[in-house]
Amino acid sequence: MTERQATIGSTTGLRELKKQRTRDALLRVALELFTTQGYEHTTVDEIADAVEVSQRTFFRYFASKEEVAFAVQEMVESRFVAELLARPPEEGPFAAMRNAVLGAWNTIGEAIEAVVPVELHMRTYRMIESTPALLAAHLRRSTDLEERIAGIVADREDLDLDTDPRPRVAVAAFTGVMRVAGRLWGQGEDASMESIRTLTELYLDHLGPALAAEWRTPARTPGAHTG
Amino acid sequence: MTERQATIGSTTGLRELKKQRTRDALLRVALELFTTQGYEHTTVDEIADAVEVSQRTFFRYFASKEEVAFAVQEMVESRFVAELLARPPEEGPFAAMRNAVLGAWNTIGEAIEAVVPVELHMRTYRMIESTPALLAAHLRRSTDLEERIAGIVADREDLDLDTDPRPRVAVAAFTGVMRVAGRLWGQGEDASMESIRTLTELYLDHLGPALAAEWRTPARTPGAHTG
DNA sequence: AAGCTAATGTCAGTCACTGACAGTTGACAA
DNA sequence: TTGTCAACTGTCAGTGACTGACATTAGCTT
Repeated sequence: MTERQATIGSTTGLRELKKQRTRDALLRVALELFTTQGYEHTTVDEIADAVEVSQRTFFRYFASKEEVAFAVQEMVESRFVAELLARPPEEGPFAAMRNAVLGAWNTIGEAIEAVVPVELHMRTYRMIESTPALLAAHLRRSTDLEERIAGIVADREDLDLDTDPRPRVAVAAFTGVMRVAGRLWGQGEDASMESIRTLTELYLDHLGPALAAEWRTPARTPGAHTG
Repeated sequence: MTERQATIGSTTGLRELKKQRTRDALLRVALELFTTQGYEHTTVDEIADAVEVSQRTFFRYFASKEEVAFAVQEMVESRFVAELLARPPEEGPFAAMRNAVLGAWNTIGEAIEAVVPVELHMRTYRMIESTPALLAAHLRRSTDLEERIAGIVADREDLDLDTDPRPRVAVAAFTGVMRVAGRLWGQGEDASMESIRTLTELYLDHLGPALAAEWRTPARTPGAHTG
């Protein structure tokens, strides 16, 4: 056990390169098959066969058939979380979240394109929303992410998530807007990263003013409004 | 194919009675096993064996293992929808929803108890929230129900669901409150129907004022507030 | 080149779920 | 009562997702 690099993947060996290739191939083929034949009408064997690996190998890369469908989402989300953690503490929670998404969109484009065409990702997005099993998974993942973001926001503002409802409320509003923007992007024609960025910005700007008010002060009693 | 009664189940024959018994037994046993051993550690065979029917028969009563877990929820929800449809049109959307739940809680108690002990239903509720696969299903079901309610509300108020966001917003707020009440009930000690009714009422009364304002008037432009 | 080990393949097995077909049993009429 | 029909149920075989165990292959290291 010699020295290892801590950064994401790749110790630059041939091994890691092949692994990357296999994973990418599985992902691309899976999404392609899902979006053309439908998720339920695509078997894991089909995917594995197309990439010429065993089914067992597929499950070594992805814990489940479901997980492949969300692989790109996962990339985007973790990028967002990283950006959020990096925002300067002076920023209010809403500004931080807003800048984190926009920052994420700036850099994630190439990362996605390196793995799958953005257009394929958009088709995948549509498929997720129209496949009950995947929609369920999507909703669960969303609440998980919300909880994670709420925790980060609470940390930033030094609030207690258990007693102060404001982090969760703000995050819920924020992710709600994000979901609307995402859905609109999926329904639209423009598959570019530009368009999703623009949409996000537009929608978030509608929400901002309502949340800008007094933070870092004790919560009001229930029923009192801050807007 | 002779004359049939259109009402729920039971043509009072021995046949229907046996069917009811089998279904109830499967449901009760399933929930009991789920809540004691955990959902994933319970196989359909176990359930079927305990009731002394074949696995195939289980699947004739319930489309999936998942469906059993939500059988009681299903009862409550359809009861709520029925009550909502029966509310007089003079009531505003919020009042109608509120009265529908409270009305539903008044009558659903016995219906539940006739099938499973309320206490078992409460344990089931907790289990659903703590089992990822079931939580996902729960969220999806919730959004389905929300959509259904939004449609009813839009109808009542003669609004277009596609262009007017208010029905969905109101329903989202309403179901959000309901979810909080439900979760609290699940976490609490008191497994009675009384307590869920009281909780519901308490929480809804906090929300009411904010939604009481001018309905049946054209929607404002985005950004304008009504509170 | 030899040895270590990560990556992969193979195989057997579990579990959810389904279609097909056969046996059983209430319901209803003669 | 008895016979017939239709509804229930059981059995069986098969598919597909997923897992553990073990053998095999192929980079990496010295």
